[in-house]
Amino acid sequence: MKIAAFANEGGVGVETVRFYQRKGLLAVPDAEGVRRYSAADLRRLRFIRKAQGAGFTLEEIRELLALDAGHDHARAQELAGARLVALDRQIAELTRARDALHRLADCCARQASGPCPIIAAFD
Amino acid sequence: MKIAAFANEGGVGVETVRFYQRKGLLAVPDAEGVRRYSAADLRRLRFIRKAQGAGFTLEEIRELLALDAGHDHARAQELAGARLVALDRQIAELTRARDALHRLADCCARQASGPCPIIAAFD
DNA sequence: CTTGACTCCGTACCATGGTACGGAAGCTAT
DNA sequence: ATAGCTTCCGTACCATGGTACGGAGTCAAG
Repeated sequence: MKIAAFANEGGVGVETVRFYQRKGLLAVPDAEGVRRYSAADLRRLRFIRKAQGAGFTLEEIRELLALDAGHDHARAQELAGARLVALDRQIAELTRARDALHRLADCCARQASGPCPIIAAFD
Repeated sequence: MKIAAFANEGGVGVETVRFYQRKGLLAVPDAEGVRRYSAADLRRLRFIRKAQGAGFTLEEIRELLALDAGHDHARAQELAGARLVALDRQIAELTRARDALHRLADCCARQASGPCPIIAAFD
């Protein structure tokens, strides 16, 4: 698997793969000439995307990946726990935001005319 | 209320207030010399922070604020609806991420030693 | 054995959302 | 009226997470 296919399977662009390599998130396969990427590389790339979805920064993901190879369970739990707390808070906040947007949509749907109190909908 | 108190009440820094002014999110109170900020300004500033929490970009917030003064309910509903869909998707994704992190924390808590399959915890 | 597609590599550039700096001018208390 | 804190204003800088570009090398098919 060369870089184009690899990037495509991972749902990113070629430049992004190189970017992750520069940042130390992905290893550069050692080979002279054109590099080949393995299924393990792909799992790693997909993990990066999922961890990003969980709100980890690339820096934190770099640490998680290093931890994955090692045995530092305490540190892994620490990172996971911190993110878990942040995630719960974020989910709660987004849920509140969704409610506010519902109020906004409702108010706009009911009133055919007149000003729309968008700011008030967020109180 | 001068800018320092204003920023403080809004939970941002003075520089951030100026930044929002440059971006057209906050009006620059017209006065010679030192500007004063009103309660309405403060509601606006707080709205900006809440809307940011809802995932709107500053550009979108600028539009929402413009809409608040006007009567374009269709556009307001459109923006709210789009964000609502994105929000629901995001909440679902974060919830999945939380589950993955729970698995990770569990696995690390149970096994006192050995490698920690962090990548697998996200599958 | 050349053409064309892909790769490698370094470097530059981009958007977003700020944060910092430095000089001039304004207020306020002593 | 002068020291000392804010404010004003422009401009520069920052981190994050990419994206683009140009030139040289690699490789497979015709």
